[in-house]
Amino acid sequence: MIDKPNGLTSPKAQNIANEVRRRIVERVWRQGDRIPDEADLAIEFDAARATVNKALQLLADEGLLDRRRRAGTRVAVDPVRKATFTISIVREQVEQAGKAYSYRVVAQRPSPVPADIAERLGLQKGEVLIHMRAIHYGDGQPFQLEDRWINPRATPGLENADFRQLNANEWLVRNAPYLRAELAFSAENANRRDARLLQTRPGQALLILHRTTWNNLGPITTVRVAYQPGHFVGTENSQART
Amino acid sequence: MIDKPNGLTSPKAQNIANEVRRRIVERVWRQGDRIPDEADLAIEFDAARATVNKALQLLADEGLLDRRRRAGTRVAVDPVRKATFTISIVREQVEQAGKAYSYRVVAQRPSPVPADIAERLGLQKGEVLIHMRAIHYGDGQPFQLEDRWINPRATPGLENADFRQLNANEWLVRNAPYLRAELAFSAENANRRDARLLQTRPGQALLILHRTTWNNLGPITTVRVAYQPGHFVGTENSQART
DNA sequence: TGCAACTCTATGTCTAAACTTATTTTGGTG
DNA sequence: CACCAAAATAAGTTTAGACATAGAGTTGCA
Repeated sequence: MIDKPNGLTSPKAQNIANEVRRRIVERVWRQGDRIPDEADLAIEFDAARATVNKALQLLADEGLLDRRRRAGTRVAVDPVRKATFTISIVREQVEQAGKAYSYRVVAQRPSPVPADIAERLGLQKGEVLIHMRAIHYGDGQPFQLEDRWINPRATPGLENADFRQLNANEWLVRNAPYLRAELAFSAENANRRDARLLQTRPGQALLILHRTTWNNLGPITTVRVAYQPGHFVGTENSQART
Repeated sequence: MIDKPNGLTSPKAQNIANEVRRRIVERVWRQGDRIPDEADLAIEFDAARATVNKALQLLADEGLLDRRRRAGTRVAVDPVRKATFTISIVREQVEQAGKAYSYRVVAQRPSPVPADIAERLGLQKGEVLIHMRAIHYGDGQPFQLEDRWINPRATPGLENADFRQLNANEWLVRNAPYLRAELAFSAENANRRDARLLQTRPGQALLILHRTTWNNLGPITTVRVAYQPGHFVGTENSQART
């Protein structure tokens, strides 16, 4: 049936998901069509309904299927697909590219937040946060520039951290797990400071990543990351887990 | 225990996941710690092991937990968190912003692929694909500019589509579901054509989205989307499904 | 000491059965 | 015909139990 001919048996739910995906892509089931219900598919694939449910949930999460109680499962008309991408630590990114990582703190001091940052964090303007700017290098070349505001009230233990030793990104990742995060990409022309720190020219288009995180105590940190010119941030659309 | 005090009962697996998340964020369980095994948690939360498994899988997918057979479940040391973002149709994006959508095809013709595009698609250089350029408007203002190559050999039915009526994005989404996609963001300085079509000045930093999709027949399409200056593409880190 | 073979354990997966819940369908009633 | 109540249905969730499997830990032998 849908078993691999060789002995390579992957999980049954995966097989079912793959077969359903195949039928959609090869247009056996077309956009908007209602597909057989879980009970019928369970019979067809000789599986328990729970297993079919798992497979279809997976495809619904990918955006390929629309499922509604009582109404059944349909092939999504506008497959709003989800792309997942992974936020790892800068050092790992640099090292994975086979380069030697280094790090330099350009500035770090308590400072009242400007209005735009305060609004993004949901804090009062003028509240004092820790402001820092740092550059991450790969083989001595600037890799990214970060401009970060940290809320000490959400990060107990911060006072003991020395960001000249360990970088803020890494300290936060290790010590301040978050409940919620917001990410956004944009593009900006390098200003004079960006250009100097990234060793490029003013006006150069830079890919900017904005990230803000919260935990139970409030906003933890917000950061503007400017990548070196020409940098790509990539994703692959998830084919679920292994 | 972990039930909501009011009648608001959310699924049990969700409750467990939330409670585990809370313990991690509030550092009851710290990075690297081994947490109790599924059987013990099942007893603590008065649930079946399968339910606990579901909850922990969820958190492992988020990157908060590391799980290995026999070795148990640990709080991830470097929480490689995953951010999910949604690829919807341009028209929907524009309309959701409360603007009137319109669309203009600037050019469309069969054309031999240049080397870089051919490589990205895994095709021979010089193979003939359909090349098109179009602008999407919101309330008459340029919203994004797309430069697209379509592989007719992976898109049966394409010959009957009139992209002056229906836009390519939408036709492809509706008629050519894909198995695999690659996405990447970058930033570029607007060239003369970008600037003219987006009604901005050359050199302006533009956020660029590259997307390539494949189905069982091969590469379907690759597109370079240039957003209007100042545009943000945002995501939220998933708190799982509703 | 080094290592191969074995054991044991926590997670991974599946099943059958039950119950819950959102929605649609149906059918009756004024 | 409009409206509401009841029945039916398909997905959503949970459970107990079973077996599979990776891989950490242990043992015993050379």
